[in-house]
Formats: sequence, C-alpha cells, structure tokens
Amino acid sequence: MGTVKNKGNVREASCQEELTAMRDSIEILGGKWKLLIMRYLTNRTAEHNHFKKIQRGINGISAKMLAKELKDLEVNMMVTRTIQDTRPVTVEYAITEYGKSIIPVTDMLVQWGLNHREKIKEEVLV
Amino acid sequence: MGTVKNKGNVREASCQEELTAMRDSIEILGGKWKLLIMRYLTNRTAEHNHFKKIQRGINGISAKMLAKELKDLEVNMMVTRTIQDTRPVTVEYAITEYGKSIIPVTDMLVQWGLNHREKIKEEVLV
DNA sequence: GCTATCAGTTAACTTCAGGTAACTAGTTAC
DNA sequence: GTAACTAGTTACCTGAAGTTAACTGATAGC
Repeated sequence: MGTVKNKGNVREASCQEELTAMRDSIEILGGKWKLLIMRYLTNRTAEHNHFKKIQRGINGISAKMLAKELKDLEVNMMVTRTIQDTRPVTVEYAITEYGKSIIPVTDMLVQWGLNHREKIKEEVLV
Repeated sequence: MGTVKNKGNVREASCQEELTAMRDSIEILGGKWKLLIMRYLTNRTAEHNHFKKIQRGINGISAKMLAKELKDLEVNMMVTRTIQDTRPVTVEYAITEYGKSIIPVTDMLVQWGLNHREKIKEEVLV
C-alpha cells in the first residue's frame, strides 16, 4: 500500500476479496433449483416439507434433481433431513437456523423479479 | 380465499408467484459470471470498465464468456456499451441506473460469502 | 517490416448441469 | 396378487456452459 499508484478506484485487494466471497455464495446457492428450494422451505412449516410435497410445490423439478440439491444443501448446513416414523416412511426437510441467513437474499430476488416484470411491461408500452 | 381449507401454511398462489419471480431473477442473473461482472462494474468508475480491464479484474473469465455475458446483460438493460473514440479503440461498459437495483443483492451475497467462510472455520475448530 | 495494443470472433473441443424414464424397497389397501 | 403410496436410485442422453487457441482488423511504436 502507501506509495502504490492505484489507477482504478477503490482498493484492489478488497475488490478481489469481494469477488471471491461472491464466488463462494454462487457455488453454494447457484444453479437452477437451490434458491427455489430454500424459498419453498422458508414458506412452509416443517410438517409440510416432505420430499413429495416439495417436488409438487416446485414446478418442474425431477426427483433426481431434488434429491441431489437437498443433499448439497444438507452438506452445507442449510437444511436438515429427518426420517419420520410413519407408514409409508416420510422424510422431513427443514431449513436450519443458519440456512435462514439466506432469507434476505431470496426476499430481494423475489422483489427484484417482481419489479423486473413491471419494468418489462413498461418497456413494451413506451 | 375465505372458506378454502389451506392445508399448507401461507397462501398457495402467492408462493408460486414468489417462486416464479425468483425464476426470472435467476434466469437473468444466474450462472457463473453475471453477478461477478455486475459487482466488478459497481466497484469501478466507467473509465476503468474497458473490456480488457474487466477480463483482467475477474479472474479466470475468457474473452468469449465475457463478451457473451456482457451481451446478455446489455439485452436485459443492466449495462451499457459505449465505443470510445480512442486509438486503439476501447469499449466502455457501465452499469445502468436500473442495473444498480441489483447492488443490494450482490452486497448480501458478498456478506453471506464472507460470513460463510467464518462459519466453515468455526465448524473445523469445533 | 515487426511487434504490440484493444475488442472481440470463430472453431473445435470437453465438461457438466439437468432431463427422462425405468427401477428399487418397504408398506398398505383392495 | 396387484396397485399405490412413500423416498429415492440408476443409467442414459442432450444441450448448454465453458475452455483453449488461433485469428481479424484497426492503430501505434520501434
């Protein structure tokens, strides 16, 4: 630092740190389904987060993808998986306390998406 | 509403709307690079947002991908592309006013990513 | 003339995310 | 015995994402 001529603006190092942090987030939450699953789970109480119910609730997701994405989320401590002693066996997925930390993110993405629809409508009219 | 027995919690219809809105957001901002590019652009002043500089600033992105992603972002009104009358020709990319609406999202993803690193460290120690 | 810059494009290729469909296994109801 | 429910798994396949490297065309410096 100090005498280094910074030709950009802002501190170069911290920018790279920011990008690295975002890469981490994208790696864990990226893809077509993970944020949708997280959002779905935040909107339900645990008793309604059975595998089949989630699959029915998220339009278009296959059993294979749902199983895979839930595993990934479990590994990253975002959701818990609990086998219920019912007949037939049901499995309950629940968002963890830590997983709740992405609620603000999904909130914003929902708002942004809604707003974007409006924006597109305006563009068409103008 | 009213007499309809809602076996989940929360209103079913609005949940689907939320997921649809999130699908829109993910479609426009998803993938490995778009949010990184947006973040990079918000951290710079326009004069420093030349193609080569962006490529050097975002570690690992190829010219092909950068060109493609910038085109996508331009189509969605997130960035502008301005050819500068310099020698050799330079092209300036800038985030639009509308594009700035995702800054809160990238802010959160940066914070979440930083926090996640700390969380992982804790988990290793415990 | 040779080399380097910028801003890409193109081709040829590999990798991976995701889709489809059939299948397992345990249990219940008909 | 067969159909249906649960919660997945497995194999196969496709298309998109992404990589590498060579190339264009305009300009400038040596």
